[in-house]
Amino acid sequence: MLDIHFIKENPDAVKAGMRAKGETDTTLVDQVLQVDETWRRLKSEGDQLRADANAQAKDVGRLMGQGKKDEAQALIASTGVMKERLKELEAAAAEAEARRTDLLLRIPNVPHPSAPVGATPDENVTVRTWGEPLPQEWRRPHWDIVAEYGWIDFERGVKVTGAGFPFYVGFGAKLQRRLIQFFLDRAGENGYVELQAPYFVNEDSARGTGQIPDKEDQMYEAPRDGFYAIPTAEVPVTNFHRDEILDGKALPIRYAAHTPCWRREAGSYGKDVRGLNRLHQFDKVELVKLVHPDTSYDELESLRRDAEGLLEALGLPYRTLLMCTGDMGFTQTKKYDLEVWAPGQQRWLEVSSCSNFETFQSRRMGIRFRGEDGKPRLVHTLNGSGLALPRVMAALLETYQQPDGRVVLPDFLG
RNA sequence: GGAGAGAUGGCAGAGCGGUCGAAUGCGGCGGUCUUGAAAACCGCAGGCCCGAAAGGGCCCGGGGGUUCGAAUCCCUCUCUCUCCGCCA
Repeated sequence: MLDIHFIKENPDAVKAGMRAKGETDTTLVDQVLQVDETWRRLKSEGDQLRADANAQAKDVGRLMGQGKKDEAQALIASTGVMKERLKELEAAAAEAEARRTDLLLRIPNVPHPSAPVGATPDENVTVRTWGEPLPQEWRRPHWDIVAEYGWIDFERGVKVTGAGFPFYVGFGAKLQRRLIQFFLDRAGENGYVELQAPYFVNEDSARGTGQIPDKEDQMYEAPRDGFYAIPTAEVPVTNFHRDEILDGKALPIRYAAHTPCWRREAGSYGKDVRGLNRLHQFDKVELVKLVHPDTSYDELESLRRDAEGLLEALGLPYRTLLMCTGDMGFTQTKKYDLEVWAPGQQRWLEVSSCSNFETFQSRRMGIRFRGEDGKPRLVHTLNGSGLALPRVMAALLETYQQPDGRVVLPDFLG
């Protein structure tokens, strides 16, 4: 969520940001400013009244102490009247504040100036390509390969749980494990602290990273316990420092975590759900950073480089897209997508998404650091996949298959 | 799952319903002393909100209540700890 003061001082910039993200109705901004005005008025009136009532209550105590019962009695009566009025004011202020928060949560983050303005994915900018996308020729899609060797069992996954919950079998399971290990080791070398995180989070955490309100339909939940199954490690890991004031000298803080991710993928049907392309449960190594505001855009570049380095080490051709404003999502100011080439399908698969949120998440979560002047300031948060496993595995199998049908992987993957 | 105890500032730990945002210790920061450091001594220090400022309001796990007045009393929720049971 944005800072109300920022909105107040830059309403046009906020509206422009909303339009750039494809939000045609910018009246939210006007509404929130209006409600804020109301809240402010009620709040200061209430504070004043409360100050008076507090002063009178103290006088009562003093008078009682001095044995002046009559004077105390008179004050008690008058304070009672004030409290009635105060109750009304407080109720009105609380309502205004709730409405303000509700509106605030529905205003998207403002894109960074370096993000290209655009409405559709066609307007994303390719900022980097690596390797030569292989032609189709004899290459088969990964679902044929894994079926032939029995490395992934989709059918039994359907029986045991449902569509999108595959079993990885034998070498398939081993390969995934080795990739996870490789990703985590590389993250460690790049300065990320490895974290093992809970796979369920509570409502506060889901709200902190912006899954609710709005995207709760994406998550599986355990209502009996008030938990959500994590759709990405971003949620528990970023919330790790929720409601904390960090030592400024500790920044930047970098974490890497491997977790399964669960996504309901409600409403997404079609041909890109074949094989490993889109699952309800998949594994991912996530990179998360909490950084000083001055460095967050440099940190975004290095985050991107860290993710790109993994694909290069695997020898998988990829391209990096700088997302245009219309395609980057509600919470980001700037976002890169890494897409790996899957030659058996002749298409690009998104395997990482690296974003800067500036203070959009940290404001909700109350993650601050003590600045040079000793005052708490909000950190900037970033995250990116490093990387999502199934699609990497798909690209890997399709890329390293041989004309004779065998798959010959780089040595370090065994 | 059953029984009991508890939740106060970075940590530990006080706090008869009235001047308590809160003692004290440790830790932290600044200084004196020292060649430097330690020790000792002196001093400074919570967070949030409104406000240009002055100033004001709120916060003693969350929420609600009693009262002129609540960290202190009541209700409720959550969490933690101890014991028992169960268990990877």
